[in-house]
Amino acid sequence: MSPDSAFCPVYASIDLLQEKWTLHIVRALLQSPQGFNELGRTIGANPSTLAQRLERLEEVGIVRRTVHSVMPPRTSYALSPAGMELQTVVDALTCWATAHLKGPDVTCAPDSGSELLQRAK
Amino acid sequence: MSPDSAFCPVYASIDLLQEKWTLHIVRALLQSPQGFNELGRTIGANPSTLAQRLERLEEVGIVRRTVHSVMPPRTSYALSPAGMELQTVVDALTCWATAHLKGPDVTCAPDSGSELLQRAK
DNA sequence: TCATAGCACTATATTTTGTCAAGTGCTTGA
DNA sequence: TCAAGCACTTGACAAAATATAGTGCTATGA
Repeated sequence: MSPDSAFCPVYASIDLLQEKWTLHIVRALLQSPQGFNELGRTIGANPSTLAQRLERLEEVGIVRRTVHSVMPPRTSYALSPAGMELQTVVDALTCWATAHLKGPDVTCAPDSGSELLQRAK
Repeated sequence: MSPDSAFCPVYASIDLLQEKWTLHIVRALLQSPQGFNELGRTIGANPSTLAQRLERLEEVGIVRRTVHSVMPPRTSYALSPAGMELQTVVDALTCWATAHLKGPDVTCAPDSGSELLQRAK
């Protein structure tokens, strides 16, 4: 029917978001913009990978990097409008996770989408 | 405030779903149950990794494995009810992907959640 | 005043993950 | 009868992620 090599945006988006730390980054930035080290601490990622991911996410237009000052280094990473729209994905995930990976009594109102951001070491 | 080692189900679910092929598997099985090789061909995964993922997904109760016959081997993989509920996540992703990774005119009705399943080699 | 801690990263080496190719034992369709 | 398919496994290899250390600089606090 359709040509075998058809480009599927959903397949592509999965390939993008399944890279390690990517979804964690999005979720963290959905809460608030952050600096590099701060973000690393929030999600628990190592600097090398974090740098790669942020570069990629900036390329595809999900993340926006703002340099406030070069020498006392001060940079902040925030989501672009397109990145913000991933809120719906994170919300759905949050809903599913609280329902299936924990106590079964959470009702999952589709409003905030983020109360917890701790990681389990 | 909260203890540092608090378990966060959302963090855990991201860690689960970011493993390579996992979301592809879920998306494929959301369309229809499939056999092992069939599934591998659908998403483009290699058998070794596919086997690992399916084992893991069965453990956590997302996928259900049914053996129809042992010796002409015939097995099928399907989503459990919990796995089915990931439809919302895939829908959100589909919506975002069609809006941001392709033509910008798709309106994204939250009904089917899956029209395309081709992969781009 | 002066060491200390923090910032945004990078470099290198090592470990962890994922992939490729081949092979298993059996059956069904040509 | 014989190639092709099924559900996987194994083992060697490549790619990705990690830890650790270090860069050059400054603002803070003792």
